[in-house]
Amino acid sequence: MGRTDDHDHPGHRSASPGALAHRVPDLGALELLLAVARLGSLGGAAREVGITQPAASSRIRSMERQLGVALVDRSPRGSRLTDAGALVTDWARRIVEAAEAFDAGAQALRDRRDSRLRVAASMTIAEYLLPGWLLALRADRPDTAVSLLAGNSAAVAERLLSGEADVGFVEGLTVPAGLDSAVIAHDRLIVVVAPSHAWARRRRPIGAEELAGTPLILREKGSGTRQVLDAALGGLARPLIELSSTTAVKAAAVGGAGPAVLSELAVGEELAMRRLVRIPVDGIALARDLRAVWPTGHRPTGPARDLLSLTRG
Amino acid sequence: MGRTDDHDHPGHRSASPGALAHRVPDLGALELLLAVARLGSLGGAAREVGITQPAASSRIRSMERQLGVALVDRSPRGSRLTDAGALVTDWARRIVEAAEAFDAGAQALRDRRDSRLRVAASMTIAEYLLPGWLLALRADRPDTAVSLLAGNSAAVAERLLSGEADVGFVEGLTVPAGLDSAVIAHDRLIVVVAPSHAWARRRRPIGAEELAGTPLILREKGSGTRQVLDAALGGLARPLIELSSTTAVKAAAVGGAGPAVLSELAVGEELAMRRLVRIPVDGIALARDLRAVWPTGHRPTGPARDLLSLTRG
DNA sequence: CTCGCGGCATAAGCTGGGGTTATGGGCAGA
DNA sequence: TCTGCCCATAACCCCAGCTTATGCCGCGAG
Repeated sequence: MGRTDDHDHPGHRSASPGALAHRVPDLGALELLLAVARLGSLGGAAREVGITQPAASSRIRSMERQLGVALVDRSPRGSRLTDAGALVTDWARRIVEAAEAFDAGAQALRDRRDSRLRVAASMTIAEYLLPGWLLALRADRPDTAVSLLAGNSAAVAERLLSGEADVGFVEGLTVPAGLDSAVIAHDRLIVVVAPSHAWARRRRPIGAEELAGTPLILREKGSGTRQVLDAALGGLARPLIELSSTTAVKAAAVGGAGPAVLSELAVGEELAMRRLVRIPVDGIALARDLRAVWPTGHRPTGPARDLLSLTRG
Repeated sequence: MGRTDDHDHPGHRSASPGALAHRVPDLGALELLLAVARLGSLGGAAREVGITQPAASSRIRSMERQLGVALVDRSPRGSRLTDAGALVTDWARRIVEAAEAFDAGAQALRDRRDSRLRVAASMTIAEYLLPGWLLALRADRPDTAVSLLAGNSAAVAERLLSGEADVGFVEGLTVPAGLDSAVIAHDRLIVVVAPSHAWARRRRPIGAEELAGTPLILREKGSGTRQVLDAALGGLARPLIELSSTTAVKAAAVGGAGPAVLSELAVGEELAMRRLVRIPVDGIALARDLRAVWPTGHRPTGPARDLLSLTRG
């Protein structure tokens, strides 16, 4: 209940009810702002994003009104960013970058049929790595249409063997039968804690037994990362809580609930920001290879090879 | 209508003309999608974001049309995400997170006057760290209004000493006179190369002389990171190119132009994705402390103390 | 068996943000 | 002084997205 008067529920909702979209300019406006920053002119930016100068002018102005901050200094000779504008632009860039990754991924998800490069990938890789690769591929070979299918190792193998995919990516301890592979990266599981946790201040690495004896924030049994951890510890991992998404585990760890075990890929940013601290672990192998795979003998060619050369460098 | 000729410019524009906003759903739609994922129901999600059920239904449907992918499986008993939908949702979450950081920052930029906590911070900190802190603070103390002023160390000191700011953050080798400080984090400058670069495969760390002798991608002389590097090398850094923004340096490095020197904060994600590889450096100190500062004797209290406890943990 | 309820879809109508053309005014350099 | 680049304002238009009003479906309770 409690609807029908959803006029504004004054503040019993903790923080931002979810009106995020009303407080953050939309992508078009942010792109425009980046263009203004780069070109130093509203009109020029307008041309670049394909609208007219008055539209750009109005758009920027309404963005300033929305944020309550002057973003650009107009002059008859051009427009430069305010100090605050520069900061806002930097923040905006991160949104736009995330949107570009989204776009690259979504486009691959859509194409399906007539694409020149069909990729099958495991979830972790599809989630964290592929969008970046696709962006890089698009930069090199602008008109390579890519299609993406995400699934577990078995599904990837099946697609490859049935000829429905040109190249696959799996993370796992073993390579499915019938496939050749090349290691393209290493995904380490790492132990992280909030900076407030006692472990953040310890200097010596954690040993395997101590890790096995400590209740941890973990993904649910059966998940890929959990399997690797259990294997490394000999099935001994002791859950403090089990959560069903990487995001939830991250949130719990950041909140200080305890030590968590996560893929390094998932926490790059949190580590850089020191919202999480990595705890070295001694004596057990928490690394798993990320591999490109293809049907035995059918070494990737053409677009697939281009993609691989990006991932390996 | 004004379509003049926006009929579709058949592909002579290299890659993405910039119509990003037309290919990526807007923030409202993405928030709605996250709510659907969390609640398992269109109507429930609608309630959560404060719209009616038909609106949510239509919004999701049009998003599916836009992306060309089915995102949710509807049933008379609720809605669950498709496999593709789960992937899209993960990608969407990153956009929304960036937007939340933007919002937190922008809000602080606006408040100015009547805020209970006035922060002055250097650019690097304001850009990379503060939004995260503000989000955390908002989670803990939902109704603390924060205002932010970004500037160099001198400006931060001035604001503090004139009583216009309650707490400041600076990155630098020295603490401005009249201020007490506490180290809250360490910003390391790191050397990175694209994975394709020869250095990516070397095993031994780089020595100071070799680094000084190699042309590097650098920020322009006078920038904070450049100062630290020059100091560490004794003014010897040899530029391959000088660029005026961290982003440009990153882009050049990712593109393989050569080794770059960057703040660790700026490249967390790129490192995790292996778009850049970190090269260990031997024998020189590229670390600089990030410090919280306040007027001598006026140890932060109230909201300022809350913020500090977040940054130190 | 039949309500009642939660969940989704479709239909019709309204509104406002964002776009367009048209026009005007300032500042610089030829 | 004229010409070019820049920005602002005004008047108009359109569609995306919202709302209210219904209808259909499946399930569990009475």
